[in-house]
Amino acid sequence: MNAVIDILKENNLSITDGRKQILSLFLKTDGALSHADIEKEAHKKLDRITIYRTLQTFVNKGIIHVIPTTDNSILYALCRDECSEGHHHDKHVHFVCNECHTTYCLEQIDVPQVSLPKGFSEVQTDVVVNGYCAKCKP
Amino acid sequence: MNAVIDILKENNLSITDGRKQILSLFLKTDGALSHADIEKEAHKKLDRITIYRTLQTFVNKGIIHVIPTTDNSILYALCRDECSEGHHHDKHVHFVCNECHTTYCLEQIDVPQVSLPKGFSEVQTDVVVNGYCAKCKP
DNA sequence: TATAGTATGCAACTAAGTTGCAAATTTCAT
DNA sequence: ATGAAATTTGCAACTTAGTTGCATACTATA
Repeated sequence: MNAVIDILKENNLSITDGRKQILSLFLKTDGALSHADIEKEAHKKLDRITIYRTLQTFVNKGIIHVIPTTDNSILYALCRDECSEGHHHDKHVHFVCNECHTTYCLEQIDVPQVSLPKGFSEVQTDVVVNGYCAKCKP
Repeated sequence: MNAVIDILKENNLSITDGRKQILSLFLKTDGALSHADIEKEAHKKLDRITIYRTLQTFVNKGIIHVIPTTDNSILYALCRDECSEGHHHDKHVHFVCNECHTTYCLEQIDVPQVSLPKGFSEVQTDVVVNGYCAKCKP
């Protein structure tokens, strides 16, 4: 729980109940979380608007990042060290299971360099793999 | 325009005005299209519900595919040859410009193989690169 | 501990997407 | 070419997601 407070302090955020709850949810969750997940799992009920704003704040500060998905949902996951306010220079690999829909952040896997056409410059590369996770292997 | 009709026929879809309009939009557009783009650009006005259903049909048939994005938008782009009904085995590279927000399908660029943890199997890999396109190079 | 600055929660609103159903269009067999 | 069957469309009404303004409550700091 101290980790939560440390992270908030490092980012010049005031320590509020909602932020503590949401951030600790991320810390104890391996995969990614949607807005709906957070709304469900936050035990001291949080207003959904507070959740929207808190997630937005965390994204701006580089504490969490948004994962692109092919369905309409927005998923959030903790950023690792290299993220800083306003910019995400990580190269993330995310795995979404087609069966159980759990999303895994595979931070340990290298994202291969993509060579772009002339004149194009890269800021961030996201890799989203769809398939079946170990639990749902068909 | 014959290409449009051929594609519809190949996929056992009846030839309707809306489908022709939407499909020819995709054929003459290099990048990806959102639902809103289509609603704007379809000259003979189409009901937004028809657009939803047509896009859904095209995705099911493997004519177009969904591109994952980090903002909340859903983007669609034409599929290349290997797509078939219900399954997309392509490995797509998509480039989204942070400035003009145009989305390019970089079909000519190879998607590197991602090695997954034990027990995980891959069905589709999407690569989304954010950055600046040739026109907006900073 | 008082106060200035933030964050929260409510209400009301906008936007996005879905479903059921009747009318219109397309297909296909004659 | 024509009529019946099947499919698609458009409307209405609904659900869900996300945003904004503002008064209240909370947090940080002197």
